[in-house]
Amino acid sequence: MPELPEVQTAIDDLTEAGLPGSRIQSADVRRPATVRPLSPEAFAGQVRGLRFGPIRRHGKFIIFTMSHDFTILAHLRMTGQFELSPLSEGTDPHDRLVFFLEDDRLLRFHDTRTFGRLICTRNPGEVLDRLGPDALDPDLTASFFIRKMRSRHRQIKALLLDQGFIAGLGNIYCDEGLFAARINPLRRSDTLDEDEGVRLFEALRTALRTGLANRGTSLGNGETNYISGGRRGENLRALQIYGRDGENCNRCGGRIEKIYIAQRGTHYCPRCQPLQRK
DNA sequence: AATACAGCCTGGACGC
DNA sequence: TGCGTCCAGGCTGTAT
Repeated sequence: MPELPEVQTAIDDLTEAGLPGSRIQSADVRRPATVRPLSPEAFAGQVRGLRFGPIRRHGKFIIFTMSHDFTILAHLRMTGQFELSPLSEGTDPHDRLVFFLEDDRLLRFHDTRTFGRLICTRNPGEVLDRLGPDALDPDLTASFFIRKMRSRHRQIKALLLDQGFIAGLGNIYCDEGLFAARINPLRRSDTLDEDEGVRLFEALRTALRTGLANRGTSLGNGETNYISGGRRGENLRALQIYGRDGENCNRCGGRIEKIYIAQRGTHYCPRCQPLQRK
């Protein structure tokens, strides 16, 4: 599932493949829900003739800077993928939206589970202003993170998943960061001390940077698996805790447990991440 | 304010 | 092999 590292990998791949500079000849919206609340016709009409500029990111949103002051925001949600391919390659039944580019290429939005969304707007702030700072924003500091965290009274895992708090973290990198910082995911955010706050902040950023260096995490082999630029992410082997319930902890040898927090599977080591501080 | 939960989806894993 | 059931989860909307 795409989180910050996977989204950034997708952006890097599209940029490297030379999407910026290409112009949209037409768009074929094959699943109306993908562009809601616009109708497929309205969306296609808005994007026709627009040229792609630089591609940026905030949290898990891909921000396509377009000509004529337009922005296309894309959210991959669970299974969304962009693929840039020659016109001759054709399309796939799971392509929910296909951009026909003037250079005889296709930009295909492939999304098996259909949760992904594209928004074409002149006012991207309407969507992006609801997000907290990006988790890898160079201006984001540990002290800001800790202050904000302590001002809330929530289970720390639930708070980290809240995109209005910090944008970009999802289930995998949250669990990895909490494990590396040795913090129990059920801890209330206002009970973490300064040292724990710094540890968590650094651990989360390290988990994200490692994921990015490995081109993201691909979990399985199937249709719903994360792929970018035709390649799997290699971060699975770096995971210490996510998906390893029932296995032995690499740090202490204890059994890794799985619980549910905020309706998400949460993996942790009870010995390394005790709820009560020693 | 925080929490819970349904809903959106469908491939894949699993049990029988 | 095939069928049924459950699970995965980012995010929104609604209820408590």
